[in-house]
Amino acid sequence: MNELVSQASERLRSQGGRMTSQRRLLLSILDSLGEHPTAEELLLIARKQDPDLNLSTVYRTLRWLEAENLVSTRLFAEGRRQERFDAALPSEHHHFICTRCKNVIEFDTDLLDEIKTQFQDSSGASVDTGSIELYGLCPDCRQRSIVQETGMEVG
Amino acid sequence: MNELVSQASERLRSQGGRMTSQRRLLLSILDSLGEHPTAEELLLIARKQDPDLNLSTVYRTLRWLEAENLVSTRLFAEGRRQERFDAALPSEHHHFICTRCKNVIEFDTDLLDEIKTQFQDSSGASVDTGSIELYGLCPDCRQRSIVQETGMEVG
DNA sequence: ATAATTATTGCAAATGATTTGCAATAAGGG
DNA sequence: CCCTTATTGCAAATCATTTGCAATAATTAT
Repeated sequence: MNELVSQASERLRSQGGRMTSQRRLLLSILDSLGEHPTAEELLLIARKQDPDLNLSTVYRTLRWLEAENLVSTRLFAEGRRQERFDAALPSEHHHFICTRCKNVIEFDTDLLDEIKTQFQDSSGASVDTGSIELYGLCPDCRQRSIVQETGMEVG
Repeated sequence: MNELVSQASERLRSQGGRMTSQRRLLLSILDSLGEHPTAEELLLIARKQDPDLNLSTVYRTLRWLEAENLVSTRLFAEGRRQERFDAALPSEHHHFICTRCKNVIEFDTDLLDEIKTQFQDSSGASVDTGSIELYGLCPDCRQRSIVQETGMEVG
């Protein structure tokens, strides 16, 4: 049994909730998927195993996970207003979004802490969390765009 | 005539567009407003001067400004999926969002450049833009929450 | 095990934010 | 001042997500 499923089971038990087959399926997909699916994408994947699964169930499960802090929700500026769900556990991590192919690369930095401190000190606010989004061309798209524009390979 | 209005007029001229009273009104509000209004909020403000102004016009104007890079669009994670429009010109700036009162404070940092470089070097991607969002309690709400929980004033 | 209790599901209809088609209106050039 | 056509207002459409409700299925007590 994977991390998310057992975490969730525990919480469900403690609050009189029930571990259903739908939840187990969604959780195991979320846990193993190295991506940030939308609710719809998650549904499509899950339906390969449970064709009757409903989109409302997907949303309800994701919202519950969100409330339990087991997934976080992001609205990358993709022109779309669709939410993406990130099952990565508490560790703070950030996202690079390729403006060409929309792929997301996660990254880490310890500089955010400095930024938090900087802002706290200058403003008097208290900062809990923060996130960074970078936009640009991923290595592949960058390569392609250089080849296209110059006919040359990247070194 | 303010900055945004003249910038926009120029662009309109060069592309055969027309400067209408509706656009002029919206632009002047956006230019002077030190906030990040939603389309609806902007409409409400604008209707004080032009009660017949329509929400579609507001959206169409904002989308055009967005395409011209004269405003940027943000989806702060407020539980709401409503867009907020930021007329601040190109200079990169970031946002702190108070999780209690939802107020937004803008801030600046030169550390983002380091983060960009860090990521570019380690990934091979090329980064154009980036934005940071911090969440926490603004000075006022922080003060109130401390008073409420301890009965004590903040030093 | 079995039945009773009630959390959860699937479906359909509702909601909230934004977009679009279209006929009427109004900028701006001639 | 007229003409062309970009832009507007309105209503209806769309997209993403949420909600009400009767049917179903996990758990709990029997």
